[in-house]
Amino acid sequence: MRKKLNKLETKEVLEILKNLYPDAKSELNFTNPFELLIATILSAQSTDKRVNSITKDLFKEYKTPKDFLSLTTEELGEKIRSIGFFRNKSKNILSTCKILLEDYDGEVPKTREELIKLPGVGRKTANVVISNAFGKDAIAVDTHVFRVSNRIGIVKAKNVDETENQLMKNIDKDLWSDAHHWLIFHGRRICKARSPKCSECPLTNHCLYYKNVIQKEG
DNA sequence: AACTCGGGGCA
DNA sequence: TGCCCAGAGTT
Repeated sequence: MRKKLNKLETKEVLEILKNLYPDAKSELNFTNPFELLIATILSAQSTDKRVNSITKDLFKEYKTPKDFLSLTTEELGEKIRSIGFFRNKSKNILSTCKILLEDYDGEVPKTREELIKLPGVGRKTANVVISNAFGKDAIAVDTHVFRVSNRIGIVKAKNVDETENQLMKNIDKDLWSDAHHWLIFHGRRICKARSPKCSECPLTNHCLYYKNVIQKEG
């Protein structure tokens, strides 16, 4: 079995991805922690584009947990219907707003332990909020980051926790946020879950997936 | 670990 | 039509 790439090799791989996606960044560029939290809850199993299509109007009218709590789950649900899972998300968002208002004086908590207890907030969403609003001290691992990191060998992990730990260990902290976005862009554009475009990928020489699956098929 | 929630975009 | 989507919660 091939071992995962070391820190220097990982750095080289990330440099290649950086050049491939020079302007990789999230379209969910909210600086307000509350807006970022809500937008990130909404983004689960959806896309940034869809979330952005509704948050602009939503945040114009509803800016605080208290504002959101003036809505019923049915009313909020109608406003976010187009992104999918709208009943769950509406219910979770209002429950989260209630907790923010009652337990955190309307503010967004800054630790993962607190964030992850909020309804609709899992490890990934908590890390997005931390890494984009609170000190950047986290790498958010979504399905793309997990899949791409393992395929190209910068981690060898069987779950999200291991992926997160190995990435943080092998990547300099000042690159965490950028690396997150490079990996996601690569996952969406080339290193797709099914039918990856390996012929367009500059990392096939590093790639365990290419070595073990694609080449054997060919 | 497997299952459910889901409407909309796109081929 | 069928496939897919920057996850989370429950069992």
